[in-house]
Amino acid sequence: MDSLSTVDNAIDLLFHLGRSDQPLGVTALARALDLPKSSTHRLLATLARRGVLEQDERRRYRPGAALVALGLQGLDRDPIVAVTRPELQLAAAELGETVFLAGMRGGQLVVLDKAEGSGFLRAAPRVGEAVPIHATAVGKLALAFAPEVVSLGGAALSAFTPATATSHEEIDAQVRRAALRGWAENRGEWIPGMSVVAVPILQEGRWVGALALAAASAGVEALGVLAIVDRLRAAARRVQERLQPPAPRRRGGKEAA
Amino acid sequence: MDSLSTVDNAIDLLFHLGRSDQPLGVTALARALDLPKSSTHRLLATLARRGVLEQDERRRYRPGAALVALGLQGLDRDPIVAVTRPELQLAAAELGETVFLAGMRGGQLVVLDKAEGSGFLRAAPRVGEAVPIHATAVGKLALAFAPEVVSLGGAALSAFTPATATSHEEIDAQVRRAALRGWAENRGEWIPGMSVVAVPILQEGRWVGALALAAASAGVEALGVLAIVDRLRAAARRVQERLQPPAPRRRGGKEAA
DNA sequence: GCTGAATGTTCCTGATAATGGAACATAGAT
DNA sequence: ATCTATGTTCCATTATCAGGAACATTCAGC
Repeated sequence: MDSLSTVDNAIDLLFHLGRSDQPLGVTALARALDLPKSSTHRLLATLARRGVLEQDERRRYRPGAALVALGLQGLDRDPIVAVTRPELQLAAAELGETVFLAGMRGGQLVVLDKAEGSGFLRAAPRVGEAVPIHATAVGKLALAFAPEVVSLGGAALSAFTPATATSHEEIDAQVRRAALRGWAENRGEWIPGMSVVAVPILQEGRWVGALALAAASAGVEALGVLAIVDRLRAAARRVQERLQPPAPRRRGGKEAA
Repeated sequence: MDSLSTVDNAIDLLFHLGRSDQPLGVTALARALDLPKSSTHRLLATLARRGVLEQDERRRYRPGAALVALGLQGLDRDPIVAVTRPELQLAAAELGETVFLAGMRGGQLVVLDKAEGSGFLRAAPRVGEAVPIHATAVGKLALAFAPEVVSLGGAALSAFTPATATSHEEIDAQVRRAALRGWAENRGEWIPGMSVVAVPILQEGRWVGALALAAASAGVEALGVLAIVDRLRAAARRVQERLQPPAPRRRGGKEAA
């Protein structure tokens, strides 16, 4: 059960650079991760040689083209993302607001893909970003439809906005309502002024993700919550149909170099 | 100047999984990369523990959420991508065809970002994908405006389609024309039936990338090449304006853990 | 339900390959 | 022009990883 420390350190470096909004130098990274400068330099050089990182003219490091390519290849490999993408784009174009797909990955609820709306004022979630469970529409859906894979984690629930429900009772009630109605909403509970409406995507009765529309609260009112639910449900239904084969059988055929 | 072999192997693994269109098991990967099964397993386990890879129900490995997140964070970090994105989306929405941004990264000409068109038939380049220099509009622009960073690499030029120009003389002529006119086109030279029109993005007179519209050849005719050039130029000009500060100064402020 | 052939996982030892301190080089600032 | 902070290289020391082999698990065929 032991990890390779070298690889672990490399991953730490990538995460750190991913979080930072500016390129960082060897010394800064070494200090941040508490590694010797020479080791850090060697790791960075190895990653840079493969294009995973790049150096700017000041020799500082930032994420490279190869890393971007790997990530996006990974995205397309995800069957639910591949199947959902056209539906996202259609729904976003029709409704004019941002529509996104979320699911559980690595124990976190993350944005898997999105299609942005056309308005000047529009929600722009980050693909790959983790979102809180208790303060989002998709989180409540997850709690309602897949309680076995999500949990609020006992700890205190942060109040992102005045509208955030932070007591377990309150959230329980919302989750029960979501289970009953088959959709959930979030009215400025995470980000002030942003409302979200979400519907589940089920595969053989199991929750595999959620489709959601995110917009300024006024935008959601303008469209009408029920109209949004209807439109998202139509998309979710089509996704579910194309998701039919639950366990993609593998026939013969070896993988060669 | 030596690399860390462990990290190198990890990267190889990621690339291999990124290329494969299906999840792969330990044995298959070990065979493909010619590594012992146990070492491969250790690498995979390390990567999986960090969420860079994920295992499906059959225990096979595929790219994970963390990898996707890292890649997309990287994308947004790229100043030119961040500045160009809204312009891509606007232009794509207005023209109804796919508009993308390309630039040199790691010695290759790659698609940095895109906004897809709305048509049923539309070009869908892969972000992160490398494109050939001699058979694309953006490649010819690169040769015209940044000859110092691109090269055709002496070797024989592959003929992707009957329309591909494979002699250096032919391409030179096209490049000169591109330099003169300030835009380039590609009429089915790479992918049959696909035409592309591209304009350069310059920063202080230096070529930093290209904006291009890609569509079925008929789609390009319908819009009119010159109309496309005009529209792309307008976008490129706005990008250039917002790109002004060439060397983003760094003030004080340390990076904490 | 059992047998057999895959595959995935763990264990362990030797040797390699990574570590990290320190010296050297380079570029920016005062 | 000097100083200081940062990036890069060197090298001995040893911790860490490689890889063979045993073990566990899953699946297919009988």
